[in-house]
Order: sequence, then structure tokens, then C-alpha cells
Amino acid sequence: MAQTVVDQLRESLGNFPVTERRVAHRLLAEYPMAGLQSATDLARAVGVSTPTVLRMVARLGFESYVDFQRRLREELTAQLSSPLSKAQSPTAAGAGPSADAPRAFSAAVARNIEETFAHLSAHEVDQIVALLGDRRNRIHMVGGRFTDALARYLSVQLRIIRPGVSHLQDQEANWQDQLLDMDQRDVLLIFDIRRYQVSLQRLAEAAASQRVCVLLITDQWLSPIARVARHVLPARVVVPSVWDSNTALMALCESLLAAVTSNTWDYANKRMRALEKLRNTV
Amino acid sequence: MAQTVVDQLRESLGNFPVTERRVAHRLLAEYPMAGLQSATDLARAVGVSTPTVLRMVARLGFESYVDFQRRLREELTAQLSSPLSKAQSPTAAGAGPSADAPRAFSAAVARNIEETFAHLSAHEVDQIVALLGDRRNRIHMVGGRFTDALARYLSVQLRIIRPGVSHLQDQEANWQDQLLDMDQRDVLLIFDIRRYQVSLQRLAEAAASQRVCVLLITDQWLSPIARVARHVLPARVVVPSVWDSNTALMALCESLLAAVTSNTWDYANKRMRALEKLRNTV
DNA sequence: CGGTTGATGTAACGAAAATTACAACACCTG
DNA sequence: CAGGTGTTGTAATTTTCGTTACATCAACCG
Repeated sequence: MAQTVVDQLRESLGNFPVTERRVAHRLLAEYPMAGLQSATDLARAVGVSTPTVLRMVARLGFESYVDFQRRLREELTAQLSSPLSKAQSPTAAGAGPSADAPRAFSAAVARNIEETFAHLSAHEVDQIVALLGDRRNRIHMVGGRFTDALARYLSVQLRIIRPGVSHLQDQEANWQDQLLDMDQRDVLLIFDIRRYQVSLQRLAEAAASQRVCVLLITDQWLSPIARVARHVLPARVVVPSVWDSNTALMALCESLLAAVTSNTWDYANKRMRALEKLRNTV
Repeated sequence: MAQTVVDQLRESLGNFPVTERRVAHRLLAEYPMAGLQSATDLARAVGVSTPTVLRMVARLGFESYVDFQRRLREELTAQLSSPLSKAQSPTAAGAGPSADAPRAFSAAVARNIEETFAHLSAHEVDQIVALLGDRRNRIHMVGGRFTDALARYLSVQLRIIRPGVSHLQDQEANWQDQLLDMDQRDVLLIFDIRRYQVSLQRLAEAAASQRVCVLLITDQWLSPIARVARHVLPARVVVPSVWDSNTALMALCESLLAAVTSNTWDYANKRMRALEKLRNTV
């Protein structure tokens, strides 16, 4: 009984069918507002049918959707002791902007990271780690205008501990060629944050229709690619700047890498040593 | 838009008839959850008729009750950026390392970021921001095996708000060619963390001897490049993993970018708009 | 004291939402 | 490849809710 709705969601996420899981993701990413809309609105927002939302709620153990909403409200009342006081944004046009700005920035980033990890579904993480660690799979990575650097970053490191890792090169035209050879043994990890790129979406859809396993790392509002992705990890990106921050995405990448590494340590270790030797001789 | 629903309620409270005022009071007392129930439930809770609730909402200036609820939810999302403050549940100790590892990782990363910024020298930051923002300088970036992704990341974004930004391409052999044309009007931003790469060091030394302004972003133990660099920013990189974490470096980059952007906003803004237009026409 | 204004509740209406039943589909298993 | 299981959307049904029209009542004013 002590369990909160968020906990229930995270726990049961693994037992959910795909579309219901999408609903759960939205719920977690936009908690709790997403759950306070009508089930129909929520369904429309995620791109599934209303009954799917209802079934997910039922699977969580609620008698009805209204029951679920009531529970959500109860939790919130308990939680929001004094929401009025802090309502004003603390952007604080304080003393020296050059002195305070970095501090506010770092606080926001650190907070983003904590929230990102707090919202993570253990199931999704485990699945992704397993897929990335399985050497029978071929791994491909790609990102958007800014996030492609992350795809590059992760691919360079992952390549050290396992074979079969590629980073789709910049030229979007070339993606098609590489997509041609993919099938259900391929894993395509996509980074996409707002403003979402249509080219990435097209790629994801084409890949999904070829039974490629599409993984998505995105922002908390979920790229449309979430609809075709097998697993999704959302991260917080808002900071006091005109730009969004991709730092939480990077932390996520590193956490995935750490998990894959420790899960496959016997092999990874050998491989790293071999690589070391190679570097010294060449 | 600036006015929140609470403000409106408090202001108009005096002009309300008795029963409607009772509704308003309940709304304020149990804000905002009271307003997220159905109007009928709210009416019943206060002991008035449903239309009274509706009339009160109309008097506040809302088109309908659903409209009112929508607004309430919007405020909520804006306000509750961290609804999970208490969500740090016992986390079901059973799950083991797969559940706890990411949490420890995120804590370490967040801490790294905070410490990194806490130790920053405002002077160094200001100087670097000024150099990066000065359009008379040409900017070049490069990084090591892993950190080159960061060089790429920052250069892509900086290029949006100013001209003359280049990222030295992967082939180390080509670095020499690009170095050839550099002089005191060039700024070379280098990323280098342990294990420090000799090729980077050679590049830095060559550049410095040509009076190029070398900037360094490195780890807390300082790359040897620090000796020839004009300005240095160190970041924390240790996390519970066999890998080091470059997340704090990224946060640093984003903070620099934010500062440069806001310092040169007049120009940057124009340029971004122009770019936007260009993207739409092409 | 009659008439007017505004507040309030009752009841009826219509729209939207939740729920249920069913059929199509994909996926796995033998 | 057939049969079964489980998932999903469509469509029909029922319920709830928001909304509106109207009647009652109280207070105020000429």
C-alpha cells in the first residue's frame, strides 16, 4: 500500500505489452500531469487507442481509470505541502550574472541528471544493456544535429569492449545504404531530442519495418520515434539558457556503458588488454 | 499569462457571492487538487450545487470548466519540475546491483558536476568566454580519443552563433596542415583527459610556439598541456566504473556556450534567425 | 408594499468520457 | 503449418459530466 504510483509503474513496466509500455513511459516522463487528463487525451497524445490506456491502468491494479486518477490526486496532495510558495521561478537576476550564471547552470544540470535517473525504468535499462552487451547483435548508432556527438562518443567506447559497433556517418544519404543490410539481428540506437529531426524519424521507421531493434534516447517529451522504438530512455534537458542541455543524455550513455562493461567483464577485459598490446606494438 | 490561478482567486474573492466564495476557499485550501476533480465532486464536497462551481469558474474568466482544469494542469507541470522528491523509495532492495548501480552512478556524476563548478575560477571562465565570443578570433577545437566528441559537440553549436569555428578532423596527420595557418589571432581549444595523448601534446606545443592562444579543458589532475595553455578548466571525472566520466566536461562546455551566447546575444540572435530562414528555404 | 435584481438550486439536455464486446492480428509452440 | 495465446484497435454501449434553461428565493429600492 505504501507503494506510490510511480514505483508501481517502474516495477511493472517490464510486464507490459509494447503499446501499454508507451503509455507508461509518457506517464513517467510527464508525471503527474499526463495522468490527470482524460484517458482519451492521454491515448491520443501517445498515439494508441483509449482502451489500451484503460487496460494498462487495470493491469496496474486499479479498478477503473477514475480510481487511478483519484489515487494520483491523493498522492499529489500529500506531496505538495506548499506548492504556492515556490511557484515563482528562481531565475534570480542576482548580483553579477557572470558569477552566478555558471552556478545556476551547474545546479540545473545536476538536478537534471538526478531526475533523469530517478525516472529511469530498471526494466528498460536492463533490456538495453543486455542488447548492447550481446555480441551476437550488431550495433549501430546515430544522432541528430547536436546529439550525433553523443552517438559518436558512445560508439567509440563501446567498440573497445565489443566488436560490431558502427556509427552511421554524417551524410544522411548514406544511411539508406547501411540500413539495407540490417535485419532482426541489428540494434539501432538513436539519439533524438527537440527539435526532432524528420530524417531521423524516417530512418527509424524504415528500420523498424525491417524488424531492426530500435532503441531511443530522447528528452522528456519523447521524440515521435518513441512510437516505433522497442525501448526508450528519456532524459531531462532544460537549463537556464537558450539551448537545451544534453549532459543528462551523456550521463545516461556512460551509465549504460558502465553496466555493459561490468556485465561482460570477462570478455571486455580480455579484449581491452589485447587492444592495449596492439597499440603498443603498432 | 503572468497571473496564476491562485492569484486570480485571491483577488476576486471579495466580489464573489457567498456560495461561490465557499468554492473558492476550498480551491485555495486544497490547491490545486480540489480543482482537478470533477465539478460535481467539488460541488458535493463543498455542499453547493454543480452550477455554482461552474459559475464561479466562469466569473474567473474561464471559458469552461475543462478550460479551467487545463490551465491548472499547465501550472502544475511548470511548477513541479521535480515531483519525485519523495520518489526515492526504498527501491526494493531485492533487485540487486542492476537497480542500485545507476543510482550510485548518477549521484557520482551529479557530485562531479557540482564540485567542478565549485572549483572553477571565475577569471578563467570569463577570459575563455570572452575569447570564444570575440568574432575577430578564429576558433579551432580538438579532443582526444573520447573527448573529441565533445570538441565536435561544442563546435557544432558555437558555429551557429558565430563564424570562424572549425573542428580539427580525425586524421592526426591533417592537424599539421591546419596548424600551418594559425597565428596569434587563432584560439585552439583542446580537450585532454587521462590517459593523456602525446599527439595532442605535440599539437599544443607546436601551436603555442606559433603564438596561438591555447585553451585546455582537462581532468582534475591536469594534462601536461596545461604548461603551454593560456587558460585551463579542470573537471572531475571519477565515477564508480572502470571508465572515467566526461559528463562534467560536457556541462562545462554547455555552460561556456550559454555564457558566450548571452554575452553576444544581439549578434547571435540575428545569426540564428538568419540561419533559421536559410534552413527553411533550402 | 410591489417590483426588480441577483443568487441559488433543480432538472433536463447534450457532449464527452469510460467501459465493454468483439474482431483482426502478430507471435510463439508443438 | 496449424492452433493457441496474448495484444491491439474499432465500434457500440453506458455512464458521467459539463452545460443550460428555468423556477424559487432573498434582498434591496422606489
